[in-house]
Amino acid sequence: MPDDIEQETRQRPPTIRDVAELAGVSKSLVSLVLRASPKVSDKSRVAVEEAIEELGYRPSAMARSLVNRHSGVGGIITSNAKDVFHADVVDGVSSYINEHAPGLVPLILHGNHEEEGEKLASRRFMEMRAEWLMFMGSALPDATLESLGRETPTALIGRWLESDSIDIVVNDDRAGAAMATKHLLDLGHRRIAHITGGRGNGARAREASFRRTMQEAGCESTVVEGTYLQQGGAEGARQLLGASGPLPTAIFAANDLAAIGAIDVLKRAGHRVPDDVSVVGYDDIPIAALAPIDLTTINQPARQMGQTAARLLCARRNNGSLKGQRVLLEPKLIVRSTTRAI
Amino acid sequence: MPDDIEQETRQRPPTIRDVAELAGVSKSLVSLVLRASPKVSDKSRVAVEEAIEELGYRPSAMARSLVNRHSGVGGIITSNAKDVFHADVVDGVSSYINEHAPGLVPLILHGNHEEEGEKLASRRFMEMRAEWLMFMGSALPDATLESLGRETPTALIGRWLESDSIDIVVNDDRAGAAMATKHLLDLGHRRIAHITGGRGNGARAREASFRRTMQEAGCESTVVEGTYLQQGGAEGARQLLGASGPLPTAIFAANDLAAIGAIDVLKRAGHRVPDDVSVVGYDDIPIAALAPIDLTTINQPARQMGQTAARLLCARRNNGSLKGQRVLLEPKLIVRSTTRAI
DNA sequence: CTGTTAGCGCGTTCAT
DNA sequence: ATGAACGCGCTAACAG
Repeated sequence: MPDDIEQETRQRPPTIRDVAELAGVSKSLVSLVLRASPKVSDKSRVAVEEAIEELGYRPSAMARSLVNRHSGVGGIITSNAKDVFHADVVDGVSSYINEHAPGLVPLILHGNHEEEGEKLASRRFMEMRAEWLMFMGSALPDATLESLGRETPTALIGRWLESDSIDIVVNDDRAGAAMATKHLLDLGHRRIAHITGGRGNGARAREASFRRTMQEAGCESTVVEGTYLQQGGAEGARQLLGASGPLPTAIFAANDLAAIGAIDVLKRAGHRVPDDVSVVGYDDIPIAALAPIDLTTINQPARQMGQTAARLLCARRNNGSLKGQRVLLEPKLIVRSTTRAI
Repeated sequence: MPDDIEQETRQRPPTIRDVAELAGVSKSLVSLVLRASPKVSDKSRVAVEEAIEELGYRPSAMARSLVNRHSGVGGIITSNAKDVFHADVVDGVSSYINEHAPGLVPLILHGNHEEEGEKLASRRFMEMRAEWLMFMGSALPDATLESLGRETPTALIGRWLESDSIDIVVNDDRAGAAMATKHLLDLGHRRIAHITGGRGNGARAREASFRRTMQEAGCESTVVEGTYLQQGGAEGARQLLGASGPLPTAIFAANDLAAIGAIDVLKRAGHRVPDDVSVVGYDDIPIAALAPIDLTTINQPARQMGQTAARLLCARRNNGSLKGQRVLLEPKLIVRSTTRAI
């Protein structure tokens, strides 16, 4: 029965011994061929290569790592798989690794936006003996991240943390939020509201910087709670619409998604943007540049952040240093058409 | 020097022997405790647990897999990390696995949109002895995917392939494209253009179905090349604007991103959507529903596709079957405000 | 210079 | 509750 035969084709994968036997040599010799050793005769090499081809042999990464004493994998943990920003950061990580540590495998595990998910992911990576951990944002408590940092080189992207056991790569949220706020102030706005990013990474820093900048300008701050999601921005806008007193003339939303959600609600309520209300976002995600949105925002250098984190981690892996570094990258104001002078 | 001491805290990770020694028992006993065996005295159990805690011991997944003869990992390969649709599919995969195969680790590797990257990713997963491979779209040639399917259970999502060695989960691109085209025809449009998705997965099927539906309605098809990206849609729209003869009254873009790019170009050129031109997309990505976009489109059940693929793969893993199945999921027309009757 | 033997790394399992 | 053997590929030492 052909079915049975086929079944057998997917038996246990062939081992180095099978190859050695078929090629009529010892397994040591096969190993030498695999690692392209120059001290193998052409005849043996060909015999081994043919055997490998015929059996469809693949070396076992597990067995190899066990003896090499290094896994050759790095662990990337995302707190929010759907965040386009994270995808860009990962891109930066890959590009750096491809160029500077091509043997390393940058594996990704999703934390599914929950503390429990990230904890599980980090445990799995530690059990795989990942050579480093990289968190794309994180819902984990500071202490957990720190203790991970004491076990293995760890980097945290997009969230600030007072610790010298891990590498931190963030954009300067304070500077960015100040830029956004000053932009609105410069345009003549005085009644400016901020929709926060809730417990999102960097959200509190953005809020604090907004308050401070407003205070320095002698303006009162209106702040409503939101999240880093569209719904959060929409909810924040609804709070502003529902409040007594006049609507603010400008809104600084904690990120682009929230800004888009807020604009949506404002428009549905009959307010024009930017004619009635100016709106600034944060992140400069790809869709922010699209004509129907064309959002004024703060650009975070996502790819560069990924490359930087990868560089720090690779450096620590090479020199065995435990000290984490903190890198603050400068965001940029991108003026588009959702803000105007009054 | 405190630095030296700290350095040493990150020495080689402790092994099961270290634990056994510290607890004053054999490593076999430690193994039993780890796997919660009932036949361990409380005294020993506590001693072992304390030793584990003190040393910060983590079992080695590699060593365990080597003897268990299964890796406990599944390999997910994405062709395009930035595709939000893929993120939803992965979400579906995770949710299925969490519920039905909680021991399995769904690792992700990005193919970086290139054949070479996917090939490398699949090789790495095979060397890790991943128990299955799941491709989120793919730039790999049919033959390569098929031969992978003969090595290990493999699923392909979002791309059709004539092969019974792998599982295929796609939305019905033909049905979806026909829905989109018929929607425009029903609205009274006759001069309808299609912007293709280039070599993107399913793009040719959408194009073919568009042509056929138009033909059946006795209309001539206008087709311009694009891609699945905003730039591709923009480029397609520019081709339409630059062509001699009247502009079509409706455009069916190969996916939402392309539709958004096309709308962008149309608006910048002074055309209103949907007043002058109706536009339909495909995919129903999250931003399509936002007020400033509010795109009429075809919904692909992304999460469901992920769950289905995970289910097929887990089933094959359990019963050892080699036969791949093909599942065609039904897309839905979502009417929003970028289309109107003429 | 080419190829082999023996033993290692880490956790599991089985007979004792 | 334990020692020995095992799984798979690598490597040091050794032999032809």
